[in-house]
Amino acid sequence: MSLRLHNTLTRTVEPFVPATPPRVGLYCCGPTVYDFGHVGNFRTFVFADLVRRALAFNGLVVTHVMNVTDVEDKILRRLRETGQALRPFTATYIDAFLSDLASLRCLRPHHLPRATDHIADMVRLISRLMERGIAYKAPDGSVYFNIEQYRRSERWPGCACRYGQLVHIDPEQQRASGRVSADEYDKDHVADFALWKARVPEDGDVFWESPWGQGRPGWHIECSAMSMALLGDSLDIHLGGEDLAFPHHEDEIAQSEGAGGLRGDLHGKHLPFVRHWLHGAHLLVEGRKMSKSLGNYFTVRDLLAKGFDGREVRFLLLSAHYRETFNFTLAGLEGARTALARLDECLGKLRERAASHGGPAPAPVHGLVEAFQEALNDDLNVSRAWAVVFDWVRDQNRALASGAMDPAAAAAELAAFGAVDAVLAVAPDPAAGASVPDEVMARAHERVAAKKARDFARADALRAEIKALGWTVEDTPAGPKLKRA
RNA sequence: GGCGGGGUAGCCAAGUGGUAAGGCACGGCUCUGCAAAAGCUGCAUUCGUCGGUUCGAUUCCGACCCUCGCCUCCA
Repeated sequence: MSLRLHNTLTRTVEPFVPATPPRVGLYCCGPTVYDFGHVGNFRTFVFADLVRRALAFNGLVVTHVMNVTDVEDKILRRLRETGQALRPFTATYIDAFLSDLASLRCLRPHHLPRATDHIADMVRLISRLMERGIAYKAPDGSVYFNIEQYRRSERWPGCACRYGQLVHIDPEQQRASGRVSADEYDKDHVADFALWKARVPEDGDVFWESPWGQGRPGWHIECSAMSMALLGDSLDIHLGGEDLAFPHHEDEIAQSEGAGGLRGDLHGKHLPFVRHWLHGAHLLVEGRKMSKSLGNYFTVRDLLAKGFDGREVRFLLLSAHYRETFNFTLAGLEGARTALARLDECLGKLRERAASHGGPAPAPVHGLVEAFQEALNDDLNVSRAWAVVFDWVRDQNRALASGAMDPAAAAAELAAFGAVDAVLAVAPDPAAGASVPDEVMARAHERVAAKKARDFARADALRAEIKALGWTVEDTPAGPKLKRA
């Protein structure tokens, strides 16, 4: 079965076919770097990583782009509060973000463009919109996108000129939200959004020159400019959190298709800005919407500080389908630990059994890989994929226990798991637990001797000492095994 | 008010017009000097409520209840 993915544009699960196979351009809305990312943010980034790995698993060659928003209201506010300069401030959080991403075993995107490195691209895009008469400079000096004009525009290649493609919105039906009052703005219509924000005193020295005066780019224009600069005018896949569908992504479509072929390479085809939109659902933490006041607000580093491993967090985040709200809990994280330990145990036994296999690397066994792929390709049904993996674990354990597993078979099963783990990325780190401290090892040896002498009191005392050193002993038929507690 | 998700065992969570995956927790067993760990194994006559369609519905349709999200810069 080939890969099928839900498309927000059509609201159906449809086959995913790149414009120019096997190459795939994947764009993902990245972080705004003013703070450490929380588990909710990282659910989306792990989801993006899953999409990327699933594409690669299906033989596609992915170019993964994730933007970094490093100029924005909240950032400017933090600069004012802390007196720091933009670059050093954002660099801190970009580093933290990359480190968190790595701890969750997410592959690093091939490109991580920063907004402040692409101001020229944004200015060019806005100029194009001005030329086409679908953007205007307001009395406050800012430039806005004119949604009414856009909807009335002549169609040009690649432009549906339709506002409300992702969320079915009838502009006439919208009531003014309490958050925004129309008369605070100089724009013609409340729905019009800023492309370029005129410099105001609070911005300090954060501003750029533009044909419309000093200022900074609006948020939406960032993704349009950077995605097209790196991936061309029509992207295969664009993804982000569900909250971004409107207005952020809707505005991106309007700007990008409105600018229509910024670089003139639409190949004469009427390609949309994005062919496949993917949106990940949010998560709840301990059954509630995450909030600092409820005490259920966790950054990735908070979880690591509680002693959880990045792969445990990854496992939990990947345990539910991406379009479902997921309830992330600490108990779930404990469960993830137990489940992974069982997987680790099975893999460890397979490795032991495979160790004496000397021949050429065996081909992966197909049962696991094919069943896994079928689940994965069904709109990334990870829950089903895990069921496949754990069924496999039980089967391996049975075969191992009954002695029906020969070294070549074990090696082949391990190869199969390796293929699957190229997507899941939860296999134990081979380096972890490799070196047992001498003091622990010495006590383990002494305990073996004590047991042999049937001095069980001494043996139990040694076990307690080993435990105090942070290790546990397990007696197996092949002798004692040491594990980190 | 508009738009859109959900309600499946103690918890998390798949799924199908034909009689409920998987994980965690829990019980039993094996192993063990005892443990621990591990393994095996058991664990929803039932899928929010009430109607309807059907030989048959958790799955389709309708109504209702509950819950969550978005509605202009929140992943």
